Amino acid sequence: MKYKIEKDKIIVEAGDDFDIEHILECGQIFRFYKFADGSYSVCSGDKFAKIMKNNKNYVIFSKDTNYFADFFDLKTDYSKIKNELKKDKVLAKTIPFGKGIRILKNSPLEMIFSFVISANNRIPRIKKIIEAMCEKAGENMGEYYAFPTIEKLASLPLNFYLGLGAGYRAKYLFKLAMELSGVDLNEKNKLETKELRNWLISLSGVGPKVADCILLFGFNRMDVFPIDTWTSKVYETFYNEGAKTREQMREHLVKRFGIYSGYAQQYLFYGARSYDVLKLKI
DNA sequence: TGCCAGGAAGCTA
DNA sequence: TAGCTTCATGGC
Repeated sequence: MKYKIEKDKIIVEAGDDFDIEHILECGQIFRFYKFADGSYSVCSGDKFAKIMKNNKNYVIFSKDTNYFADFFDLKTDYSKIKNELKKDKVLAKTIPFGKGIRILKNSPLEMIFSFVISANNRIPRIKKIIEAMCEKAGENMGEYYAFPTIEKLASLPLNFYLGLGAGYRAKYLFKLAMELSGVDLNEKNKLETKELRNWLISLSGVGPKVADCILLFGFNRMDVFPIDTWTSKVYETFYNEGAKTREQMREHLVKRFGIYSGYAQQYLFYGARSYDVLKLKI
Protein backbone atom coordinates (compact mmCIF):
# COMPACT_ATOMS: atom_id res chain seq x y z
CA MET A 1 0.00 0.00 0.00
CA LYS A 2 1.37 3.36 -1.01
CA TYR A 3 1.05 6.64 0.88
CA LYS A 4 2.74 9.99 1.05
CA ILE A 5 2.82 12.68 3.67
CA GLU A 6 2.44 16.31 2.65
CA LYS A 7 2.25 19.48 4.74
CA ASP A 8 -1.19 19.05 6.30
CA LYS A 9 -2.42 15.82 4.77
CA ILE A 10 -1.62 12.19 4.11
CA ILE A 11 -2.60 10.64 0.80
CA VAL A 12 -3.27 6.91 1.05
CA GLU A 13 -3.99 4.53 -1.78
CA ALA A 14 -7.48 3.09 -1.16
CA GLY A 15 -7.74 -0.63 -1.63
CA ASP A 16 -7.55 -3.99 0.03
CA ASP A 17 -5.22 -2.77 2.78
CA PHE A 18 -6.99 0.45 3.78
CA ASP A 19 -10.75 0.90 4.05
CA ILE A 20 -11.79 3.67 6.42
CA GLU A 21 -15.17 2.07 7.15
CA HIS A 22 -13.56 -1.23 8.09
CA ILE A 23 -10.95 0.52 10.22
CA LEU A 24 -13.34 2.72 12.20
CA GLU A 25 -16.42 0.51 12.39
CA CYS A 26 -14.66 -2.63 13.58
CA GLY A 27 -14.96 -1.81 17.27
CA GLN A 28 -11.44 -0.66 18.11
CA ILE A 29 -12.21 3.06 18.45
CA PHE A 30 -15.18 4.98 19.79
CA ARG A 31 -14.46 8.63 18.96
CA PHE A 32 -15.22 8.93 15.27
CA TYR A 33 -18.06 10.45 13.27
CA LYS A 34 -19.43 9.69 9.84
CA PHE A 35 -20.82 12.57 7.78
CA ALA A 36 -23.57 12.44 5.19
CA ASP A 37 -21.06 12.73 2.35
CA GLY A 38 -19.25 9.60 3.53
CA SER A 39 -16.29 11.40 5.06
CA TYR A 40 -15.18 10.75 8.65
CA SER A 41 -13.60 12.65 11.50
CA VAL A 42 -11.47 10.92 14.10
CA CYS A 43 -10.25 11.96 17.55
CA SER A 44 -7.36 10.32 19.39
CA GLY A 45 -6.23 11.79 22.67
CA ASP A 46 -5.88 15.49 21.87
CA LYS A 47 -5.39 14.92 18.12
CA PHE A 48 -7.90 15.27 15.29
CA ALA A 49 -8.16 14.27 11.64
CA LYS A 50 -10.68 14.31 8.81
CA ILE A 51 -10.71 11.53 6.24
CA MET A 52 -12.22 11.92 2.78
CA LYS A 53 -12.23 9.61 -0.19
CA ASN A 54 -11.00 11.16 -3.40
CA ASN A 55 -11.15 8.93 -6.46
CA LYS A 56 -8.74 6.10 -5.74
CA ASN A 57 -7.20 7.70 -2.68
CA TYR A 58 -8.06 8.55 0.88
CA VAL A 59 -6.92 11.96 2.06
CA ILE A 60 -6.29 12.29 5.80
CA PHE A 61 -6.34 15.97 6.75
CA SER A 62 -4.63 16.89 10.00
CA LYS A 63 -2.07 19.27 11.42
CA ASP A 64 -0.53 16.19 13.05
CA THR A 65 0.31 14.14 9.96
CA ASN A 66 3.15 12.20 11.56
CA TYR A 67 0.92 11.22 14.47
CA PHE A 68 -1.80 9.89 12.16
CA ALA A 69 0.64 8.09 9.85
CA ASP A 70 1.67 6.14 12.93
CA PHE A 71 -1.91 5.96 14.26
CA PHE A 72 -3.11 4.25 11.06
CA ASP A 73 -0.03 1.99 11.15
CA LEU A 74 0.79 2.92 7.54
CA LYS A 75 4.24 1.34 7.56
CA THR A 76 2.95 -2.17 8.25
CA ASP A 77 2.38 -4.52 5.32
CA TYR A 78 -1.12 -5.91 5.89
CA SER A 79 -1.08 -7.96 2.67
CA LYS A 80 1.68 -10.05 4.18
CA ILE A 81 -0.24 -10.47 7.44
CA LYS A 82 -3.47 -11.44 5.67
CA ASN A 83 -1.69 -13.92 3.42
CA GLU A 84 -0.23 -15.56 6.50
CA LEU A 85 -3.60 -15.66 8.28
CA LYS A 86 -5.45 -16.98 5.23
CA LYS A 87 -3.68 -20.30 5.71
CA ASP A 88 -6.39 -20.73 8.34
CA LYS A 89 -9.57 -21.82 6.54
CA VAL A 90 -11.88 -19.79 8.79
CA LEU A 91 -9.89 -16.60 8.31
CA ALA A 92 -9.64 -17.27 4.57
CA LYS A 93 -13.40 -16.80 4.42
CA THR A 94 -13.67 -14.14 7.12
CA ILE A 95 -10.94 -11.67 6.15
CA PRO A 96 -12.67 -10.55 2.89
CA PHE A 97 -15.48 -8.98 4.95
CA GLY A 98 -13.00 -6.70 6.72
CA LYS A 99 -10.03 -6.77 4.39
CA GLY A 100 -9.34 -3.05 4.85
CA ILE A 101 -8.99 -3.25 8.64
CA ARG A 102 -5.84 -1.87 10.23
CA ILE A 103 -5.12 -2.03 13.96
CA LEU A 104 -4.88 1.53 15.22
CA LYS A 105 -2.21 2.83 17.57
CA ASN A 106 -4.44 4.82 19.85
CA SER A 107 -3.79 6.71 23.08
CA PRO A 108 -3.15 4.22 25.93
CA LEU A 109 -4.92 6.43 28.49
CA GLU A 110 -7.97 6.84 26.26
CA MET A 111 -8.08 3.10 25.58
CA ILE A 112 -7.91 2.25 29.28
CA PHE A 113 -10.91 4.42 30.16
CA SER A 114 -12.79 3.53 26.97
CA PHE A 115 -12.61 -0.21 27.46
CA VAL A 116 -13.49 -0.03 31.16
CA ILE A 117 -16.63 1.77 29.98
CA SER A 118 -17.14 -0.89 27.29
CA ALA A 119 -17.57 -3.77 29.75
CA ASN A 120 -21.07 -5.24 29.59
CA ASN A 121 -22.22 -2.28 27.51
CA ARG A 122 -23.36 -1.47 23.97
CA ILE A 123 -21.25 0.40 21.46
CA PRO A 124 -23.62 3.39 20.87
CA ARG A 125 -23.87 3.95 24.62
CA ILE A 126 -20.11 3.55 25.07
CA LYS A 127 -19.61 6.30 22.51
CA LYS A 128 -22.05 8.61 24.31
CA ILE A 129 -20.37 8.15 27.68
CA ILE A 130 -16.87 8.80 26.28
CA GLU A 131 -18.12 11.83 24.38
CA ALA A 132 -19.68 13.20 27.58
CA MET A 133 -16.35 12.72 29.36
CA CYS A 134 -14.56 14.75 26.70
CA GLU A 135 -17.14 17.53 26.53
CA LYS A 136 -17.25 17.96 30.30
CA ALA A 137 -13.58 17.46 31.18
CA GLY A 138 -11.55 17.67 27.98
CA GLU A 139 -10.00 20.78 26.52
CA ASN A 140 -12.10 22.60 23.93
CA MET A 141 -9.99 22.46 20.77
CA GLY A 142 -12.51 24.41 18.64
CA GLU A 143 -13.62 21.75 16.21
CA TYR A 144 -13.58 19.00 18.84
CA TYR A 145 -12.83 18.16 22.47
CA ALA A 146 -9.60 16.49 23.55
CA PHE A 147 -9.70 13.41 25.72
CA PRO A 148 -9.20 14.66 29.29
CA THR A 149 -5.74 14.53 30.83
CA ILE A 150 -5.14 12.13 33.72
CA GLU A 151 -4.44 15.12 35.95
CA LYS A 152 -7.90 16.48 35.20
CA LEU A 153 -9.60 13.08 35.56
CA ALA A 154 -7.90 12.43 38.90
CA SER A 155 -9.10 15.79 40.21
CA LEU A 156 -12.78 15.11 39.55
CA PRO A 157 -15.18 13.80 42.23
CA LEU A 158 -17.23 10.60 42.06
CA ASN A 159 -20.27 12.71 41.16
CA PHE A 160 -18.65 13.65 37.86
CA TYR A 161 -18.47 10.00 36.83
CA LEU A 162 -21.97 9.27 38.12
CA GLY A 163 -23.20 12.09 35.87
CA LEU A 164 -21.83 10.50 32.71
CA GLY A 165 -24.51 7.81 32.58
CA ALA A 166 -21.90 5.12 33.05
CA GLY A 167 -24.01 3.32 35.65
CA TYR A 168 -22.18 1.08 38.06
CA ARG A 169 -18.93 1.66 36.15
CA ALA A 170 -18.75 5.20 37.58
CA LYS A 171 -17.03 4.05 40.75
CA TYR A 172 -14.50 2.05 38.70
CA LEU A 173 -13.68 5.11 36.61
CA PHE A 174 -13.31 7.26 39.71
CA LYS A 175 -10.90 4.78 41.32
CA LEU A 176 -9.12 4.17 38.02
CA ALA A 177 -8.31 7.87 37.62
CA MET A 178 -6.62 7.95 40.99
CA GLU A 179 -4.75 4.70 40.35
CA LEU A 180 -3.38 6.08 37.07
CA SER A 181 -2.47 9.49 38.48
CA GLY A 182 1.28 9.95 38.25
CA VAL A 183 1.80 6.74 36.26
CA ASP A 184 4.05 7.06 33.19
CA LEU A 185 2.34 4.92 30.54
CA ASN A 186 5.31 5.28 28.19
CA GLU A 187 7.41 3.65 30.89
CA LYS A 188 4.80 0.89 31.33
CA ASN A 189 5.00 0.25 27.59
CA LYS A 190 8.53 -1.08 28.09
CA LEU A 191 7.13 -4.09 29.98
CA GLU A 192 6.67 -7.49 28.36
CA THR A 193 3.09 -8.17 27.30
CA LYS A 194 2.46 -10.60 30.17
CA GLU A 195 3.74 -8.18 32.82
CA LEU A 196 1.89 -5.24 31.30
CA ARG A 197 -1.27 -7.35 31.19
CA ASN A 198 -0.95 -8.25 34.87
CA TRP A 199 -0.52 -4.59 35.77
CA LEU A 200 -3.57 -3.60 33.71
CA ILE A 201 -5.68 -6.29 35.38
CA SER A 202 -4.70 -4.85 38.76
CA LEU A 203 -6.48 -1.61 37.82
CA SER A 204 -10.04 -0.91 38.87
CA GLY A 205 -12.58 -2.15 36.32
CA VAL A 206 -9.97 -3.94 34.20
CA GLY A 207 -10.30 -7.70 33.79
CA PRO A 208 -8.77 -10.13 31.28
CA LYS A 209 -10.81 -9.07 28.26
CA VAL A 210 -10.54 -5.32 28.84
CA ALA A 211 -6.78 -5.70 29.46
CA ASP A 212 -6.37 -7.52 26.14
CA CYS A 213 -8.23 -4.77 24.26
CA ILE A 214 -6.04 -2.11 25.88
CA LEU A 215 -2.92 -4.08 24.97
CA LEU A 216 -4.07 -4.48 21.39
CA PHE A 217 -5.41 -1.01 20.61
CA GLY A 218 -3.45 1.16 23.07
CA PHE A 219 -0.10 -0.60 23.40
CA ASN A 220 0.12 -2.17 19.94
CA ARG A 221 0.62 -5.70 21.26
CA MET A 222 -0.41 -8.31 18.70
CA ASP A 223 0.23 -11.36 20.88
CA VAL A 224 -3.18 -11.06 22.55
CA PHE A 225 -6.67 -12.34 21.66
CA PRO A 226 -9.52 -10.62 23.55
CA ILE A 227 -12.34 -13.05 24.29
CA ASP A 228 -15.74 -11.39 24.50
CA THR A 229 -19.28 -12.51 23.71
CA TRP A 230 -18.53 -12.50 19.97
CA THR A 231 -15.13 -14.14 19.91
CA SER A 232 -16.24 -16.81 22.38
CA LYS A 233 -18.98 -17.66 19.86
CA VAL A 234 -16.31 -17.72 17.15
CA TYR A 235 -14.32 -20.18 19.24
CA GLU A 236 -17.29 -22.42 19.90
CA THR A 237 -18.36 -22.37 16.26
CA PHE A 238 -15.04 -22.81 14.44
CA TYR A 239 -12.18 -23.61 16.81
CA ASN A 240 -13.78 -25.68 19.55
CA GLU A 241 -11.38 -28.11 21.13
CA GLY A 242 -13.10 -28.36 24.46
CA ALA A 243 -12.14 -25.12 26.19
CA LYS A 244 -14.87 -24.09 28.63
CA THR A 245 -13.60 -20.89 30.20
CA ARG A 246 -12.65 -17.70 28.41
CA GLU A 247 -9.14 -18.06 29.77
CA GLN A 248 -8.83 -21.48 28.14
CA MET A 249 -10.17 -20.12 24.83
CA ARG A 250 -7.70 -17.24 24.97
CA GLU A 251 -4.75 -19.54 25.60
CA HIS A 252 -5.77 -21.84 22.77
CA LEU A 253 -6.21 -19.03 20.23
CA VAL A 254 -3.04 -17.14 21.19
CA LYS A 255 -1.12 -20.39 20.83
CA ARG A 256 -2.71 -20.92 17.42
CA PHE A 257 -2.14 -17.44 15.98
CA GLY A 258 0.98 -16.37 17.89
CA ILE A 259 2.28 -12.91 16.96
CA TYR A 260 -0.69 -12.47 14.61
CA SER A 261 -3.33 -13.10 17.30
CA GLY A 262 -4.48 -9.49 17.56
CA TYR A 263 -5.04 -9.17 13.83
CA ALA A 264 -6.85 -12.53 13.66
CA GLN A 265 -9.11 -11.55 16.51
CA GLN A 266 -10.15 -8.30 14.83
CA TYR A 267 -11.01 -9.88 11.48
CA LEU A 268 -13.02 -12.55 13.29
CA PHE A 269 -14.76 -10.09 15.62
CA TYR A 270 -15.76 -7.77 12.78
CA GLY A 271 -16.95 -10.62 10.57
CA ALA A 272 -18.99 -12.18 13.37
CA ARG A 273 -20.54 -8.94 14.58
CA SER A 274 -21.16 -7.16 11.28
CA TYR A 275 -21.54 -9.88 8.66
CA ASP A 276 -22.96 -12.96 10.38
CA VAL A 277 -19.85 -14.98 9.64
CA LEU A 278 -20.89 -17.37 12.42
CA LYS A 279 -23.54 -18.79 10.07
CA LEU A 280 -21.05 -19.64 7.34
CA LYS A 281 -20.40 -23.31 6.70
CA ILE A 282 -16.65 -23.70 6.91
C1' DT B 1 -41.77 -7.68 30.19
C1' DG B 2 -37.67 -9.83 29.94
C1' DC B 3 -33.29 -10.12 27.85
C1' DC B 4 -28.82 -8.62 26.65
C1' DA B 5 -24.73 -5.66 25.95
C1' DG B 6 -16.86 -6.14 23.15
C1' DG B 7 -17.34 -8.16 31.72
C1' DA B 8 -15.61 -7.23 36.28
C1' DA B 9 -16.00 -7.49 41.18
C1' DG B 10 -17.53 -9.69 45.20
C1' DC B 11 -18.89 -13.64 47.54
C1' DT B 12 -19.03 -18.63 48.53
C1' DA B 13 -17.14 -23.12 49.03
C1' DT C 1 -9.38 -21.98 41.74
C1' DA C 2 -13.92 -22.36 40.07
C1' DG C 3 -18.69 -21.16 39.95
C1' DC C 4 -22.42 -18.02 40.90
C1' DT C 5 -24.59 -13.37 41.65
C1' DT C 6 -24.77 -8.55 41.34
C1' DC C 7 -23.80 -4.38 39.26
C1' DA C 8 -26.74 0.75 36.09
C1' DT C 9 -28.51 1.91 31.94
C1' DG C 10 -30.86 1.72 27.64
C1' DG C 11 -32.59 -0.44 23.33
C1' DC C 12 -35.28 -4.03 21.38
